[in-house]
Amino acid sequence: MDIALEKLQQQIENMVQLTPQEWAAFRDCWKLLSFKRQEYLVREGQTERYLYFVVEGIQRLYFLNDGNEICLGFSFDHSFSGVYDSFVSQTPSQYYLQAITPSKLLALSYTDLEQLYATYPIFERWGRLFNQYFLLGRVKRERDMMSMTAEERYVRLMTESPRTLQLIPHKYLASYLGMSAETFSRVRKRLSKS
Amino acid sequence: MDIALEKLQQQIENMVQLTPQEWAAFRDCWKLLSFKRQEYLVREGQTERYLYFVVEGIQRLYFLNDGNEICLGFSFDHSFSGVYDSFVSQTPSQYYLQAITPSKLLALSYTDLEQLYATYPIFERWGRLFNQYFLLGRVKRERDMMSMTAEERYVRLMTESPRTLQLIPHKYLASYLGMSAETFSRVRKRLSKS
DNA sequence: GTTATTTCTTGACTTAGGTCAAGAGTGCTT
DNA sequence: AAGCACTCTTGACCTAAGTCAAGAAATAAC
Repeated sequence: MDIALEKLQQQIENMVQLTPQEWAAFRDCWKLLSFKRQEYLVREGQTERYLYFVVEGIQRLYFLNDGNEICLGFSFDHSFSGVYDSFVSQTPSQYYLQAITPSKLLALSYTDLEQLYATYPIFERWGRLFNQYFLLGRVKRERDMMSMTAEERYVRLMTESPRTLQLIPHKYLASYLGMSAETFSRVRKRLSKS
Repeated sequence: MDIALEKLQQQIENMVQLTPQEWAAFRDCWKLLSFKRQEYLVREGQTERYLYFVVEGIQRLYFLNDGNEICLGFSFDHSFSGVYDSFVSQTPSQYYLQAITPSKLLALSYTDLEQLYATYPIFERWGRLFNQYFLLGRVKRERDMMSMTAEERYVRLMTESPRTLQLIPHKYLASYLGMSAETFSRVRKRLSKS
């Protein structure tokens, strides 16, 4: 967990320069939570209370559409996690956030973050840049989903994030890439032959 | 244009409370730009210099994919506009922003906005909330695009934003909704009969 | 107001990807 | 280590939506 805190500090200071006091205040807001395999961090209808930073384990974000699960993303390692739209708007989540493997995550509550914003202006800047970073990712994904075929999206994932391909069960990846599990399997077969 | 400035002020103060001095500093950064029909505000490869607030006219944001134009959004009236990802990251745009009709827009340059951020902390908060607002819109759209059929997306646009349906040429709307112009036409026909 | 250009519609045909169903691996569990 | 439950693969078939092409309707330009 000390390593995780270091990684967290790196990520923050990548965006803003904190004084030791500011960092201490920030660090002290995070608490460690543990989840079992298959356990839910947030269910549909619940309001997300935390922003997470993954210490260990893998999580997936998905929603239900006519009984089908559609994945929107995955988190692991030293990345942020959470149902972020529910978190920032403090409205009920339309998504499920589930631990795929046993997980430990650092968690920052909404009220603590509001407190940081109110106390140290530097965190407003961090929040702006964090939202911006998040936004750029979504814009990129939107473009990919609107312009690429299923096979092209698979190839992109394979080249840009081979780690995800390796860590995440295929049935989840398929829906993340906007295709059925069968199509996912066929795409892989087609590519392995050529 | 005075009305536009009032609308701009309303939008800002919807998110943060400004002192008269802060508002004056903010207001003075915006300049009025005019564009003819079909004129480009930004082309692919250019870096977006401004965040815009539409005074009048209609604009569309699109990109080219194998020679096909795919629309990502439209702006009109008193909404914000711009190639926002290029603007915030100050990297070359992958998108075109074009005036569909003759347009007048208030424009805030990147350097002026940076100056505001540096001078008045309140604008960091505004920037955070602005990015957040933007992000929530993209997350919603991503969900819609991944879970709805072409017809369902059309119905959603019709009910949530009839104004867009009325103002924007169908061929642009079709690509915005992720379908061909022909499918768009057929969906409308099908719905008009039932 | 009359051309000239776009935009929109419609029909015929194609295709990427989905669905259903049945087997083959894989790996938890006791 | 045997059994059970997932996950992945494969085949057969289906369907939503795309493409191509040709008119009709609407706008823009002169």
